[in-house]
Amino acid sequence: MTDTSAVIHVVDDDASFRTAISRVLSASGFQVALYESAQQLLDAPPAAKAGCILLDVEMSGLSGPQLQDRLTELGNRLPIIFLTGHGDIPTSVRTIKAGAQDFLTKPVPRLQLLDTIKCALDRYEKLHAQDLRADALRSRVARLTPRERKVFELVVRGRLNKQIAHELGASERTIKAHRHKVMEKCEVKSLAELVIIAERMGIVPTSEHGDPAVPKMKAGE
Amino acid sequence: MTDTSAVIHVVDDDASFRTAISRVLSASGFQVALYESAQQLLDAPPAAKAGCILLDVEMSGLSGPQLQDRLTELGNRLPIIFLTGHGDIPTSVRTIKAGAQDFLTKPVPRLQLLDTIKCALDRYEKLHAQDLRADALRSRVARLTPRERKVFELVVRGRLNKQIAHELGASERTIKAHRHKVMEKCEVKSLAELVIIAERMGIVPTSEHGDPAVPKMKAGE
DNA sequence: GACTCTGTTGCCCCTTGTGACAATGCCCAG
DNA sequence: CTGGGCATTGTCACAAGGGGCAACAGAGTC
Repeated sequence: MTDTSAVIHVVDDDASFRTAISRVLSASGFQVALYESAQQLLDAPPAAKAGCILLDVEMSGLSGPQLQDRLTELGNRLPIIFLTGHGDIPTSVRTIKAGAQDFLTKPVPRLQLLDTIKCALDRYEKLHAQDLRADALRSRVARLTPRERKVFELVVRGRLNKQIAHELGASERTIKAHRHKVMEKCEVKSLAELVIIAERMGIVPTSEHGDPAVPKMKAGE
Repeated sequence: MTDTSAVIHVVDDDASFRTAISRVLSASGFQVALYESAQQLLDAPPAAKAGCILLDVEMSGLSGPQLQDRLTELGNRLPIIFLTGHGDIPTSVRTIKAGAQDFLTKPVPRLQLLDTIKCALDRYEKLHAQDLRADALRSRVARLTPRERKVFELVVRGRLNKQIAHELGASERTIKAHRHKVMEKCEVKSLAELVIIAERMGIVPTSEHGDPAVPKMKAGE
């Protein structure tokens, strides 16, 4: 079930190609946005809607890979699919390494294109869901005052109120007050949940001293 | 500074190529292991030493990409660099997506090859260091008895001893005992550190109920 | 100047977690 | 059969966290 609200952004300087692909994509229920140059896409607000980008490699002005780099810098979240008539291996490798969804060569079979787009949209969904969760965390932590934030950081590193009080030059009671606000603003009821937030936001340092009491590892291991 | 203890595993069915590349790599201070087929590498114990794998794409028997898949299944940690005389874009895309370090075409400039190898070795180092940290965590948690493990899981989810006692049908005192052993075996002094271990090992569930109090996000965000 | 937000702090009390000392019962391996 | 590991539980004393009530000070705002 393809998401019919998804927008496929097609960047290609070949007008006839744009027309053709637009027809194919529309017929499959996608919304299509056409751009005849990289700059045109950069100028347009790439709306925060589900979708993906079909990018031609060779274009006058910014090339496809260059546009990809620029978009990455700008924090683009839409998966990029390259479509090229005269691609070479080094370029495909570079773009894929840079996070492109795929690198297809023209003429691309209709089904292959649609399949790839489907994968890209799935990927977008995953990324987007992840972004939403990340934003939810960030927005909570962002509410903390500087002082609370400091307490937050020390708390999730296992410091006792007493130690924090000493490190920040305040009384233990004060730390308790801050700590309470931290728990409240972060919407958690237990220290465990607070630590999880901190860990997922990358706030917790990998090691406390030289000897890593809690070494870092990638998720899912 | 290239790690002279690194072993470059070269898999290629062209004897003259093996000889040539072996010479180049040796001259650069690398140890070289030659294989004339994918099977030969699979049969040999790919020692747990630093290094990387140079893989030809077209080979009789298992092809390069097939060997890559097989190695991945076997938990290979050595970065794979493809070297091919007649590579195509789809293959390069597939292998890179499957995690290959790079995909080079013969004849490959000597410097480019050495550069790529250097990157691969760097990557190996990072992966390896990560593995070591992950193993350290795993070995600690592995020491827990089934009961302790259960308590561990509940503790890092923010449950109170009282609640855990109820959930496991034991007295609070018992939970305290288990909890103590958990902290001891995991070598941590605070709940925070324990939670960090759990989180880095992927033990903590993303959400407690339907409403994710602590949504998941990728590291580094 | 009054009000709000932030940061402080004290006192008090209750709940929780920690740790030491001690003991019982079960099951498995030597 | 016996020692060791594992699960259990108790009591006691103490440390640490949680939260209500109250209050004060400085900064910035309306």
